[in-house]
Amino acid sequence: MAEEVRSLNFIEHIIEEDLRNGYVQDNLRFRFPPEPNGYLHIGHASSICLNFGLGLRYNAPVNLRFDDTNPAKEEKEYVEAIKEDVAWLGYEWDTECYASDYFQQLYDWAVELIKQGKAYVDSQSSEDMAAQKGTPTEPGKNSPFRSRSVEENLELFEGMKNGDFKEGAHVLRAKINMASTNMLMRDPVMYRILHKPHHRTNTDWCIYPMYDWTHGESDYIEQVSHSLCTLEFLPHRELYDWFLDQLVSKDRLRPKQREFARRNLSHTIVSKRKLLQLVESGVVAGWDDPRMPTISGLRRRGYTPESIRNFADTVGIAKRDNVVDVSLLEFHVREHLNKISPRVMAVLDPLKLVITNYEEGKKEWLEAENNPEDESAGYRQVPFSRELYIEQEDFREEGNRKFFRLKLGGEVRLKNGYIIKAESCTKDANGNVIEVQCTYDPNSRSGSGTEESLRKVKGTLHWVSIPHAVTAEVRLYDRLFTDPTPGAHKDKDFMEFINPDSLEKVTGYLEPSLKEAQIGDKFQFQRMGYFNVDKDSTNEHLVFNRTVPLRDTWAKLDQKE
RNA sequence: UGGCCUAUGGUGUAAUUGGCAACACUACUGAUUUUGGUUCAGUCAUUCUAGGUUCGAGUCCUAGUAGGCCAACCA
Repeated sequence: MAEEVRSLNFIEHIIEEDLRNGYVQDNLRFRFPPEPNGYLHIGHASSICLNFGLGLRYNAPVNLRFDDTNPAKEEKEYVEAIKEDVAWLGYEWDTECYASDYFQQLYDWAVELIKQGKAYVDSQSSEDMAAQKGTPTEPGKNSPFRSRSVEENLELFEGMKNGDFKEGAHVLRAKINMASTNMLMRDPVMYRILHKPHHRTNTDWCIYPMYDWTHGESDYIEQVSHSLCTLEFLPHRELYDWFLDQLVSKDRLRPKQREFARRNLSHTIVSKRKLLQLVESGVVAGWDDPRMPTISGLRRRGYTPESIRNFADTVGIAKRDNVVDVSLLEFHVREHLNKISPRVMAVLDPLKLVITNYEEGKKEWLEAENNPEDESAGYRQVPFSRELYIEQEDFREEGNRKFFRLKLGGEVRLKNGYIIKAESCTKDANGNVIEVQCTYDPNSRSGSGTEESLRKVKGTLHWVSIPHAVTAEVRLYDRLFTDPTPGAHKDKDFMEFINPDSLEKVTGYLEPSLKEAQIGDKFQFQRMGYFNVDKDSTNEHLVFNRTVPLRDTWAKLDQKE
């Protein structure tokens, strides 16, 4: 198959240009740098696919680096979850790195900066420092401690390191320019005192480096060539470069930071704070609730790594604000699941159907194709009997020409089985149909080769034999938010847009082949959608999640009428 | 009232760097179909506005407009 010609995104253009200008391809190296303070979500997936995709494209190593400089918010649990998610997406990192591994080196470099007069210890309160910082339209003022002697700075900084001071007493600041139009250049804090144990270095340190003093230097230590981050870090680039200017040696590679726009998905939110709020308020059952946009939630929902990677690829990367419609994600999961999912029959809203001319107590096994998209998937046997369940919405006493399903006096084929004709129906006191009586054509069995079996009827219904049916809890999910951009309203809280019907639990009646289904197994319930076995499932109590419904052109048509 | 970034169908990206605005999704037609699924064929654009340079502008220039980011001892 011919390689599809794919156009380059702007990051790839930058790399190609570097290569044309003499950059050695072997020196290319990337990294994915999550802070281990929460679970990865679909937005991270884009970044993961970008960095690891570049690694694959240029045959370059990609590090997984934990940006663990804030022990107040970070935990080992998140490190493990992140590793699991990246691996599940199908990527292999070259080296597992931690910013905390560089604490000593960072400290030594900071001492060097102090000696060069480029950093100083400030002993003001954070409020005073904030007041002196100025605003985007007004320049800041120099700190009274800005001209401390090198000796005093050295002594104080060492004291900070040794734990001689309490939190907030001092910080180390870079001496740059309090009048810069870039607020980040107004003597940014490099270190703060934090008497908190770190999940890796424990109590070895009581000063911790800030993001800006850590990130570029970590890139430099790891010799990352292109450090890619989201657009809100663009103003940090000037500082990233300033720090690098102070310590890069000529014989080593100098990393460059480039920024891309984060991907936003419609009908969801990805802010860690808001995600946490959903979990803590009990709106969802946890970080891996199948309605969550987390990688673990999508995995549990039944999404495949392939579908998420294809989604990220299709969306691409650029520099403008965006909201990708969730229907594109759904397209990709359907596209993949369509190829790999075995077809089965399951009735989720049962209506009893009795075939009056079918012998009572008789049972026969019908042959059913497992996947029309994949011949190698083979066939299975499905039991058929006199009493079946069909879907409630597949029967109407009367229906117009466009209603291809079962109506009184009308014919329909039972998938893999016989052509039946609805003769009558029984109703309860409220007028609801509770049973349909029909007759079948014994010569019309699917695959029997008879003239009757080849007869065309407009509709085909899925069904399940009542005496053989296996019951299961089936969880039907809908989008969590009713608004396309729940987090983007200035006057309204995103919690106001919670969809009250995002989860519906029903009892499903499944063909007996599903009895042995294992956690994670994926199926297409024919005419209904794609489902997988949830981790709550047991042998006694099967639980299925609906990953995504099938496209339903009839529902749209029917709604219009 | 500062600095920086961005603007291409309903959505997301492309456009060999100045040469026929392309791809995918969505929506809508129609064909095929023992899943109203899949598959196949088709339809849907004054490239934010106004000027300018040029044989030729989505791309370059000027001026607007709109949106975003920046004042944490978070990342």
